[in-house]
Amino acid sequence: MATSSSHRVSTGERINISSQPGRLEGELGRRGIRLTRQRRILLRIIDTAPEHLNVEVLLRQARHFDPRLNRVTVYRTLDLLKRFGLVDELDLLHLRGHQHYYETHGPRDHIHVACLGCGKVREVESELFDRLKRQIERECDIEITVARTEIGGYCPACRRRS
Amino acid sequence: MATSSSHRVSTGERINISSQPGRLEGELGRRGIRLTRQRRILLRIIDTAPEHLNVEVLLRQARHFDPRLNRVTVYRTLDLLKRFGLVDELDLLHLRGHQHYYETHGPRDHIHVACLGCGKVREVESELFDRLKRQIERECDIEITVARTEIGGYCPACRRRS
DNA sequence: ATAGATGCAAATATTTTGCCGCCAG
DNA sequence: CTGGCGGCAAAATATTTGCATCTAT
Repeated sequence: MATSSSHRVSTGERINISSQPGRLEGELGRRGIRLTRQRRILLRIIDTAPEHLNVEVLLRQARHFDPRLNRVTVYRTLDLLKRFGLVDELDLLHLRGHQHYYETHGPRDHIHVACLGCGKVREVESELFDRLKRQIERECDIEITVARTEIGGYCPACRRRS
Repeated sequence: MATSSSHRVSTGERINISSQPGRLEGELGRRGIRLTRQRRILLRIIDTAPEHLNVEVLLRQARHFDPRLNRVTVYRTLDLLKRFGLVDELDLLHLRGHQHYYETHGPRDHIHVACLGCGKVREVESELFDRLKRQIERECDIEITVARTEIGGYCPACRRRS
């Protein structure tokens, strides 16, 4: 929470400023989860990823450190992190096929705004979004654990192109 | 609804109030899209679906009317409808596997609120959500064509259970 | 008549499972 | 030491593509 200036003015690629390398490792250690060599590699990559990761990219980068690291391990580790609410799973409106993307769950939820033309994804925080969630919690009498908003449209450049 | 409830543990009791049978057919006709026998069948099912449809269920129901209707045709028709913004694609937070669900795109966007315990899905409209979208459009200078919010949590009954 | 759809089979893509040997704690 | 974990292969799911044939307009 301390280091998250979380001021993402990103026009495209994700700027991961909200987490320090080691955060996820700490979170899992604190919960008594076994920290294997493979997990440490994956956690570090996720912690410091400059953009949204999919399984393919995560695996490729992990193999840079351990060529034998298996795809299944990637899936299992992501499951683990999801179960603990430490990563969020997105599909970014299926901009590219039906893969999923993952990002560390920061201190504050944000909205993903994607251009359907060029694929650029912006992350936006909004007081209105926080209020919306509180409204839902009240009205639906639900204890929210995950909230995901993905918005698609066309940016000025892509509008001109079409 | 005898057969379709077997696999569907409860994807939510959706009340389809927003569309009449024939709406989608009209929309496509107006756009000069060829209306084949297969498409008419699929459109009618989607138009009147009382719950969120996935490809499996849609295919099964369509085969009641035409046993030879192919799964590929289902995918292609859904693609068509997506391209024209006539259906929305959801994954309902992967409550059950990684399939996608589809619903007609009504006059007003709504939020999907799902209980991660029992799988019930509620649809909620919100003035706040509309304002949020307008804010995003303004701030990000984007022309929104699709907006999706999926919220997960635990309902009172499931909270007590855990 | 003909552009565009469908059916079928096969290819891709994505995720999960079973089993056995291995390693973090 | 040992129970959980990772690797490997294969299965299960989910989606897309190529092509010959058919049909809505």
